[in-house]
Amino acid sequence: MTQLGRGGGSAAPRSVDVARLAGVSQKTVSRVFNNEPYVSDEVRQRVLGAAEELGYRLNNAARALASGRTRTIGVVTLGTALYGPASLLVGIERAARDTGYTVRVVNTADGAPAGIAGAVESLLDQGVDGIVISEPIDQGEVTLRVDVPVLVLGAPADIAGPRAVAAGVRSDLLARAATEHLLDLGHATVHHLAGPQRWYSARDRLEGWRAALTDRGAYLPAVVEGDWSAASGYEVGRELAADQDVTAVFAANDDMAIGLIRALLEAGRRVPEDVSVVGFDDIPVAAYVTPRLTTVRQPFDAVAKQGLELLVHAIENPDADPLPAGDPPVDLVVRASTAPPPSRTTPE
Amino acid sequence: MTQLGRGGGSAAPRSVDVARLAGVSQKTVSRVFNNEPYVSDEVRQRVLGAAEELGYRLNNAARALASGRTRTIGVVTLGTALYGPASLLVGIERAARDTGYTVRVVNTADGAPAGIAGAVESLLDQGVDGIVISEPIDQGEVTLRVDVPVLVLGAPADIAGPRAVAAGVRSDLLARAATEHLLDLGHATVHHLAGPQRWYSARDRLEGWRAALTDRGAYLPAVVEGDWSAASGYEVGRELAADQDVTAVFAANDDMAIGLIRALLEAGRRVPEDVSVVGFDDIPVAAYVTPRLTTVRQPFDAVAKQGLELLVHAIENPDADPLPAGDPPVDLVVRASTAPPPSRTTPE
DNA sequence: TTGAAAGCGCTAACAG
DNA sequence: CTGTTAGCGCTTTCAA
Repeated sequence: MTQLGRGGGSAAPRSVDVARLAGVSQKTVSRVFNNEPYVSDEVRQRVLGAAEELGYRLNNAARALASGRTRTIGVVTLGTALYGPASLLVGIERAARDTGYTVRVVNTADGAPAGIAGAVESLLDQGVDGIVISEPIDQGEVTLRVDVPVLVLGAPADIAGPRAVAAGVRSDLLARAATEHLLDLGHATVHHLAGPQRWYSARDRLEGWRAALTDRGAYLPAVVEGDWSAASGYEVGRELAADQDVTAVFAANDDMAIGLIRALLEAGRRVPEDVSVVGFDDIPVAAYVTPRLTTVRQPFDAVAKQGLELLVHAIENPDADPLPAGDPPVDLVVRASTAPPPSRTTPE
Repeated sequence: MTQLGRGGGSAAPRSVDVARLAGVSQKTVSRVFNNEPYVSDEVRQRVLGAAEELGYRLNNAARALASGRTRTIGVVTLGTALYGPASLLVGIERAARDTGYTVRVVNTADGAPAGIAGAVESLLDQGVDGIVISEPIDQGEVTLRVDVPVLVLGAPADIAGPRAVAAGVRSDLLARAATEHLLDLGHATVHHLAGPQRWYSARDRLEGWRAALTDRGAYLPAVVEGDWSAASGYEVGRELAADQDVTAVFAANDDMAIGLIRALLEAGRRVPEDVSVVGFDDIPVAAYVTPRLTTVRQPFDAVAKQGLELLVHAIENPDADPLPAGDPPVDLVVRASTAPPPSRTTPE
């Protein structure tokens, strides 16, 4: 008498089964599972009980098909274990979950526009209600044909066409604070070990550094550029190490700062006695390397949380204007890699 | 002439629209988009052209509903930016994409069984064809009610019930290599700064260390335990630093090793002249901290790739036996944090 | 407060 | 090689 579905084995209970067992209509089951009003408590309990008994689980594919919504957010991020992107991803997932969304992830090899476009396409193919692009390279901008809201983290929103919102990391503010810390210590100027300038966030940091220097009327040294890795910080840092005029360096991230410090030490220049170094991010080991690294902490969680609020708002209120993004707090962590410049360490 | 769907605004073309334009049946469109055989090249081109012209995009919710498959893999991972889990996640996503799957991610606060169970439930709710559990805490095992294959990375498969496969990180082999390196250098024994023992992968490393010591008949010192963080390595490392008998330490990850080294230096013990330290992971900054860290590299990409092969095999061949997992290569990276013990540095 | 009917856009099975 | 016919399990009208 067992009437199996034509599929054969699968016996996953559906909402009609629950309805039958609870003695209500299928629509009522749907109401209960969507927390819709106008269901008496008694009926609600009956339905929940029946669902429990059958081990019922709502079929999301069917729901998405019928409703046109997936309650899924797609995230495009860098395919690396770099602390920044990884932290943002964690923050995004948490924030999404808190607002009732789940997260689909696609990595790009290098954050370049073509790869991002491909990743976005694949997300759109899968079906997502919104997209987060985390820390993209924004040069050679591709305008994406997207019909869902897009949140760009770490770049201006205009990279991604209409319905785009941006959450401010405001790296420039943090970079400025880092630079000013060095200036306040008495350094005549501050050199900058920059991130790859194809990245908006790298340019943003550079801008903050430049602004701090300009405001104080300090000399603006040539910029050297790494690729975020400690290895590049080391390579590029050798130039800096060879230049005896360098007494203070602001590195665009902690990894490069660590590589730079190694280059300095190997060149016989002490940190911070001869050269001060400030990093960027406050990676977990920053407090324990030698010397303990002064750095600015990026508020990844706050940024992710706020960004997701904007995105979800845009998803759920298609016509409303995007919410304005607030400025995140500046958190300079002073440790042992910064000190006054050598000339001032021995006052007469 | 514009015939809008009754939805109002949404005008997303469906496969029937493509079919109409191409002058074929809707099923043929379906065939083309599924790369099924038995479609003439001419028709295929016509369909593709029509799809392109309309900007057609296959609706995955409908596909999933009709086929019962999502081509999505759910990943449960730790909600941290720790290098290990983050690297695995990247590797998993890449491997999944290479095999035509996409990835849904849920983070757990701490990898504890209850959180994992919840994450798995939510993945199952969303609909996934398979699940990857990355680096779980496996104590107080929960057996999950799962009807899809589960891949457990960094723990034995039996944590997750039936249809579970495991990919071997074989931390024990790597831990053994790290320990033997120290022994080979002439250290009488090697201390171990372990990871939290609720983690299988931490216990696995401990086993490898213990086995190496036992095989050589070396004295087995008491184990100290951190929580993977550099901060804990520092805290716990102070005990080790105070003990003059300690000449060699194997730390269960690089972050703890870095914290430990700081504790040693602050206690006036030089690394590696007085104490040798080996880490685990080969995080990107390991080569640049002071002293440059000797460590064993974890083959995250290889593990993820192999694990996903097993998982996809299990998904697509429900009845076949799980493939056996091979042993990953051991890659010891000797740098500057290890040296012979003090007594031997000045041979008479 | 509840129910009935009608699809959402696709794939599966079976014909041709 | 191509088409026809049924659903997949929900949500959405609309009616009661």
